[in-house]
Amino acid sequence: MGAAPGSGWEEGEFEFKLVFEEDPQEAAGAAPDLSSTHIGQMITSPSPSAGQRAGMHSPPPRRALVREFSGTYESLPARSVQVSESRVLECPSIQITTISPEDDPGPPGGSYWDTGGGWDRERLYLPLLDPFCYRDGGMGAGSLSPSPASSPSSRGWLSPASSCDSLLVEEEELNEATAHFCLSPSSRPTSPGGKKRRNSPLASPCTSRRGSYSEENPALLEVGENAGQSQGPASSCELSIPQKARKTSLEQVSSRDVDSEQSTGPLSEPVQLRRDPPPVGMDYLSVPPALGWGRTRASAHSPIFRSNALPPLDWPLPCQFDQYDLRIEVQPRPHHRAHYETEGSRGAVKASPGGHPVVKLVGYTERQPLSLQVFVGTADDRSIRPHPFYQIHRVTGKMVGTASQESMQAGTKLLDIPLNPENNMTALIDCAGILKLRNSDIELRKGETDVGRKNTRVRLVFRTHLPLAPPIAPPGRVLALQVASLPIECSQRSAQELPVVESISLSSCSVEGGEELLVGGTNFLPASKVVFMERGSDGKLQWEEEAHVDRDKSTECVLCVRVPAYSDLSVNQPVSVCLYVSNGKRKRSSTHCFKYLPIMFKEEDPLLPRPSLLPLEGVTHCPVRDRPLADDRLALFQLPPYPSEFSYAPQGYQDDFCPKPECPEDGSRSHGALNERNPSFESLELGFTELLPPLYPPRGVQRPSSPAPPSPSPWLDSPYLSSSPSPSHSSSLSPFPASSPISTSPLPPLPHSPYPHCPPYPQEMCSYPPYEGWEHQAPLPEDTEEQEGQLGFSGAPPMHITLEEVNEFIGEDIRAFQTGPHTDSRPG
DNA sequence: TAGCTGGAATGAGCC
DNA sequence: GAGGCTCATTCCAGC
Repeated sequence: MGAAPGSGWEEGEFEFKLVFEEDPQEAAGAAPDLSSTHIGQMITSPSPSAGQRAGMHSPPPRRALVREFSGTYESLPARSVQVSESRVLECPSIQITTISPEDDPGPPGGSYWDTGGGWDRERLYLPLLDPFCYRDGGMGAGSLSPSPASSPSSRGWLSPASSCDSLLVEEEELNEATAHFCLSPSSRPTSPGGKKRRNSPLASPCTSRRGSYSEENPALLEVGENAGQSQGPASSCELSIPQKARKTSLEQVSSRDVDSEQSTGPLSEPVQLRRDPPPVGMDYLSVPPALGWGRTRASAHSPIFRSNALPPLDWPLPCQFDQYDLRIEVQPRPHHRAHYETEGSRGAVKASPGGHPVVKLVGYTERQPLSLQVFVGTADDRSIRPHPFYQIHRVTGKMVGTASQESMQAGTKLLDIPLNPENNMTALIDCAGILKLRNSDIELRKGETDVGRKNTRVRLVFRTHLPLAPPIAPPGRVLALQVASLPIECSQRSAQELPVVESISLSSCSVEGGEELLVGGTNFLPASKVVFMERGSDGKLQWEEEAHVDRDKSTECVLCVRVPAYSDLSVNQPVSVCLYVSNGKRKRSSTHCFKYLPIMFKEEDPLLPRPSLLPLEGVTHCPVRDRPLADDRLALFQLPPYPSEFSYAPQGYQDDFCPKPECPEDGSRSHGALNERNPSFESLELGFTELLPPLYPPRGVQRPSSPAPPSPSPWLDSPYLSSSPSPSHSSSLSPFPASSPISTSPLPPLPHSPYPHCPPYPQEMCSYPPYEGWEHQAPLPEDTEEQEGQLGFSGAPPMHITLEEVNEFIGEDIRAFQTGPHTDSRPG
């Protein structure tokens, strides 16, 4: 037992097995109960003693009975583990134990163990207390505020955050958790003294001059106190027993997901504590497994969940459902300098016209206040998820008029802000700052795949949970809506130096080029270049061409360029490329989509955009709903106006040009944000309508081109049944229980798509009425760095493709395959 | 006095 | 390997 000096500890790795390997007798002697111990509780429940350091408040698990091990671990009293010659850590001991429903009586009347045919052995039930505070595992569970300005506040509204539900984790994840427990004391390499290589996950083991809050504030490690405060009413925490266990089969459950799941819904009824015996053992009504991470996810998940099984934070959710509509009335500024733990607060995120962002829930007529959750999400091309390097920060002070409550959910800090009917369900977000976590800390996290360097763009994500009542949904259901802001640049320097493209006057033109294109934005220099480029499906640069800039017509806010001709004039399909503004090496704007049209289309389709100059002023419309086709197309060509730096319309700027599912009704839409607008039941048929057929028939717009013949098993035919989970959230996206036919059935091979970023969407998967023509979502480049802030799922609905186009693509691909392995439909 | 804000120093890593 | 540059992080000062 014990780690050899430097074996792991020095490199930020402390293997779980090192903790487990111990004297079985010792473990046995300390084992109080093998059958019913909920290790998670034992992991996180110990009250931290004063002076305990981050991650040391709760002992990591150890293997209890090696010789009798049969998938069983048990929480054991803390013990000392020598991790080096000079360091001895007090680590917890846990025992993973298989608990059958017979072993555990469950809650009163409890059916929460009932996951449909018995729950999966080999799994652990953990309480919701999250060991990954700030995601670096250094902080203890619970939801205590690392913010120096934070303080508990009363909660007069319903908040789903931070309940004390149980967790279901894999052993592997437990290992990870344990590793984090043990890692935390040394996981504070700092900069500038201890920077890591850009491509190395290992940070220098230097010590911060000031440390971090997680180190300096042992109170932050206290468990449960704030969690109890912040949780919704009548959470299972009061029972101190696992409320539920999400049964999964093929998947794992990530900490984020798990924790989200623990969140209690806004319902306060005691019935919420109990789980209705799920007929198929499902907590989620309709959740398609994720597409490949890094790909655009097809659509938001169903926003309706059980009240005790709210969606994880990394699940895409619509911002509108039925009459309910969560919208950002006032967008935050595109730049906010986040503060480090070592700094004082840099204040709340502000809105560009002054003031602060405003979020409103439309369509809610009940008198019961709700809670609006705010967290910091990513702003890259992938679906929005909690940003690993940033956390929301509760700002307090005399200038802050909005009450808020901090909580933790799967390592992500949330702010709960009341949505009161008295305020017309409008919340002024004047209490939300952004905290920057040190890259080295986060990158040390096991399983963290993102790199912090230059990953400085975030979004504010707002989420609320509405209790639904029949006939909208069965009792006990909660509607989860989410809306994300436009990207916010959080670095100090970038906003001052990097060019920002806010609008372009043209989204497409003939492959011959030559059209005049106005690029609006900020930080343009006389030497700024506009570069068109194309990347292949492998992410490699295939073509790059610099556009000629008319300096006479260009200003610091507008670049007037000529669209260069495409490399291949004989293409017979639209070609999506990217353009960006470069102020020099490493000073590039985010990329924006541009489409080259085949010559054959140039004069055939009257609906095709005219390549004449369009004014930069305008409103970006939602291309997916209730819009005349021509309007939509025209609307796609432009971005909202931003006449001056950080001065933009309430709707904010659209960082990514490609069409996004913003809403067109008014200018207050948070276009550009990840708004799965108006999914309706149509778009939620990713299982939802299959599971709730008679009572909740699909409604909304009939898909014009997708009659959607009934399929006895549409899921099994769905390309969304990807078996490749997120690399960083390997378990978050397949919450189906073993009893679910989805999870137990072999997944069909994914239909091959000739467009790597445009999976072939079958009829059932078309969320929005597709519009014809070529203005559907363009394929996205692979290169994530280049497409930083580019669309993807976070930026654009990948559903803008008609069935005919899908068939066309597939057909062409098949033909291409038949004629030759590399007979591209786009010669050249 | 605490919090907010802007600027800049520092140092590691990259080119 | 040196030097310049970029970037992340920290510190300082003014309001």
